[in-house]
Amino acid sequence: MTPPTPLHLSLAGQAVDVLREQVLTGEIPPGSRVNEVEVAQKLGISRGPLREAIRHLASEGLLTLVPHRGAFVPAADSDEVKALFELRAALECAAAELAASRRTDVDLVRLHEVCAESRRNYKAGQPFPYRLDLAFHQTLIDAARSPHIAGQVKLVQQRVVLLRSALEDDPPHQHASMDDHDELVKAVEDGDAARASTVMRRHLSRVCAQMLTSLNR
Amino acid sequence: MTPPTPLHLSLAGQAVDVLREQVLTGEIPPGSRVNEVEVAQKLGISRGPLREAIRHLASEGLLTLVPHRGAFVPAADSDEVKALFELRAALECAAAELAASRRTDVDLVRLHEVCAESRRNYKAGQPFPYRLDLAFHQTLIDAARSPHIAGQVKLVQQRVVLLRSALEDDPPHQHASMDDHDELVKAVEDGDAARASTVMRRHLSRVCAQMLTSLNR
DNA sequence: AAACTGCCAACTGTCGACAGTTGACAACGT
DNA sequence: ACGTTGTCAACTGTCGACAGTTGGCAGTTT
Repeated sequence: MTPPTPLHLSLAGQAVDVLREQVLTGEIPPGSRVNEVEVAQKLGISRGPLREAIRHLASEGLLTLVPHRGAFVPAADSDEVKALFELRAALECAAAELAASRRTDVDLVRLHEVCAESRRNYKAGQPFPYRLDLAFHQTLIDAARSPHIAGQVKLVQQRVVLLRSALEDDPPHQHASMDDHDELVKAVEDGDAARASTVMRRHLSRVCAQMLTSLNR
Repeated sequence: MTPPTPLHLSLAGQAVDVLREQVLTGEIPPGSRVNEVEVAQKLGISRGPLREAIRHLASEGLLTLVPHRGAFVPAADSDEVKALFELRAALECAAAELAASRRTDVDLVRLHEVCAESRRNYKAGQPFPYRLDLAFHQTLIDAARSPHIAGQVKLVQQRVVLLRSALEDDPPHQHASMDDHDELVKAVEDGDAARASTVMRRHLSRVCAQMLTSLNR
């Protein structure tokens, strides 16, 4: 009962999902190499579809290709983090502006809900899960209703997750982030595009700084 | 004298260059389909490398993949243009801001040179070649010294070129564009990030509007 | 002992062939 | 005449095998 199974998703597509997961969770650690024959056997597919999956992930920035040498998981680097956050700021500030002028009531409900859940979680003594941070930004970006910007932001956030994979969080930073989120929602609710952009920029530069200090240790 | 030639660029890499050129110049017209066996034979390579090239161009947005149906050159669409320019504005406004604070004297010389060449060309009765417009934006982006933003901008501009491929230019719009460019250079020269961003936004919304009117005809 | 040279295994790049799916055309039934 | 169903060619998805390149290791030389 294992037909070539192109029934709903190609083997290459499945391989992309599995590999992405393994790279983002650190199961394949940064700096390590991806052996085509080895991984292909482990996934039970041939090298063709796997190569396509590898190239696809490389185009997303989750793998780095070296001719005749293979694919590597890019390692965290200080300059890389800065450059990445410049791109992220450009995209998310624009998204925040658009969200402020296009958000619907449903968007606001969703944003408030995510913030509320974060607070509940925090007061319960739990650490602020990165999952909720991601959910907040995703919700905000969807409220901007700009498919191309949304797509790019998701790719960048993925790369941030990759760099984050071996980083710990400290509570004060988490608290500051939640405050930023609340302030962002307020600006979006008021339709204040300029303020939304400003707050987002401050928020991201704070997060970036935290990642940098957490990296040099 | 035709070894597999991985000497300097893989077959897939060469195929990417050739295909990109053919798509951007309209040699492969929008809406048309890319037949793998046909193109592979025409390029004298097998389907493997060609598939990689196709997937790569698809990741750049120059081709659209449909499962079990093949790759298509995306056709120009009004909503697509708007969404694309929202992304472009987000990126290039940020780049303009960064350029205003990071530009070197060499950057300024280059920018002035491109503007001057545009003026000369225009006064000589020649139409404002899109080549010079692209050169200006590229120069400005390089002055921002943000590799990730630069990379994304180049991809977006490529897609704009694709949509532009079947569009004509009108002189008044060309004149306005050159004025915008001059104003941008001035703002960057003064290190006025806010103004650079504002001018860029106005410039891009003008170009976008021109493309939209030129499209509905 | 250190450096250089030649060989070798491992892996990527490429190819040709097979299997499965899709859209279209033709034949059939209503 | 129109809609339905069965068949078929064309094309994509996938596989296994071969060729070329790379980095490392052993052997040799100074």
